[in-house]
Amino acid sequence: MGRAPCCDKSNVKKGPWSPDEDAKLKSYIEQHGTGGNWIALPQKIGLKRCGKSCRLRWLNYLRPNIKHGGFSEEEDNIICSLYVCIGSRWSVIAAQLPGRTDNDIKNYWNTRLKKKLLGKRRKELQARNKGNGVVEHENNSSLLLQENSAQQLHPCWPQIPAVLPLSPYTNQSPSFNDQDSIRKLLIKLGGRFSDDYQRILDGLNLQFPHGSLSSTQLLQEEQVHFVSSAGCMNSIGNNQVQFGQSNEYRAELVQGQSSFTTTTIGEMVSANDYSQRLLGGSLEFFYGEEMITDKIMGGACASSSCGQSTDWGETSSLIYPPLVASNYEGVRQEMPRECVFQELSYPGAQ
DNA sequence: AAATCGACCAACCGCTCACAG
DNA sequence: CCTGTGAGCGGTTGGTCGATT
Repeated sequence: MGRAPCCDKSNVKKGPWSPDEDAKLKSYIEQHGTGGNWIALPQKIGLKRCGKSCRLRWLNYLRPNIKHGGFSEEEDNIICSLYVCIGSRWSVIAAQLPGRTDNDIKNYWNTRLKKKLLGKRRKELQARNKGNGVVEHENNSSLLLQENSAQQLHPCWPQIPAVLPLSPYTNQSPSFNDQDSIRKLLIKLGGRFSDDYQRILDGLNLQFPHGSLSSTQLLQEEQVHFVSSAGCMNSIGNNQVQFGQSNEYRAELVQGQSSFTTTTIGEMVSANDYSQRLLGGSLEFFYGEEMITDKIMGGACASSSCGQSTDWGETSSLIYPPLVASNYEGVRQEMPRECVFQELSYPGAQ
C-alpha cells in the first residue's frame, strides 16, 4: 500500500531553487510565518514546490543567521565530541552550534571532518610505527596487535586517535562554554543510555573543577527534575539494561577512576575494555577499512557480550552497545519524546 | 583543450514519530 | 485504540566546480 504522497509529484518542481522562488518563500515566511503547515504553504505563495522542499530550503538556506562553511576548530571539536558520544544525530549536534544546520554539519562531517581525522590518525600511526621500529605493514591490524602493552591487554582495540585530545574534554585550551554546553547536552541525553552512559560521562570527566559536583552528582540532581513527572518513569525500571559484567566493571571503574579523571576520551577508552567496546563502533572511521575487513573487530565482539553485531560496516548502529541500542529503541517506542530523557537510572545512585 | 576524477553541497527520498480526529 | 496526516530526521543522490591527466 504505502502512504499517500505529500504532494502531487507530477505538478511539482524539483531541483535547485531560483532566486525568485527564494525571494517569494522568504518574504512570505518573514511576513506570515509558516502558519504551521508546510504542505499548504507553496500553494499560498504560488510556488510549484513540495512543502517539504520549502521547509528544507527555509531551514537550510533562507532562515536568518545561517552560517555556511568556515567551520572553526572549536566547532570541529564539538562535532567530533558529540559524534563520538551520540552518533549521527545531526539535529542534536546542530542544536549545539548556533547558525549551523543539520544538513550542513552532516555534509561537513561526511566530506571533510571524517577524512581530516582519518588522515591525522594515519599519520599518527605511521609516526608511532617508525618510533617503535615497527615495520610498515599493509595490514594495520597486525600492527595493532604488536604496538604496545596496552594494546596487548586489549589486542582487538586500537588506541584512540591522537586527534581526540583536541576535543573539548582535554585541558588544552578548551573553552568552558563548549564543555558546559556539551556536558549539559550529554546529561540530557544521558537518559538514553542508562547507567552505562553515565560511565562515559564519568570517564570523560568533563573538567569538573575539584570540589565541584561530579557528573554523577549532576545527573542525580538532574534526575530530581526529570522524575517529577512520574508517569514515564514506570517503564524505565522495566527497561533497565543489565550487563553481565556490570558489577566487576563497576568495581574496576571505582578503582580506576582516578586513572581516567584526566581527560581524554582516548585515555578512557584505552583504560577500559567496556568503554572501548562502547565507543569502538563510533570510532570505526578513525582506523580505516583494513581493520574492519580484517574481522578483528568482529572477532572481538564475537568473544564478548556484544557478539550480536559483527557487521562493522554499520557504524551508526554501533555507537552504543547493541543491548543499549535495542533497549533504548524499545523504550523510545513506548515513551513520549519528552520522557526519553527521564531514563536516568544508575544503580550506584540507589 | 578535452576528458576524467574527486570534493563539495543542495536537494530529495523514505522513514519514524507525534498528534488530531 | 485506530487511522491519517504533517513535521522532522538521517541517508543518499545528483549536479557543479576545480584540479589533474
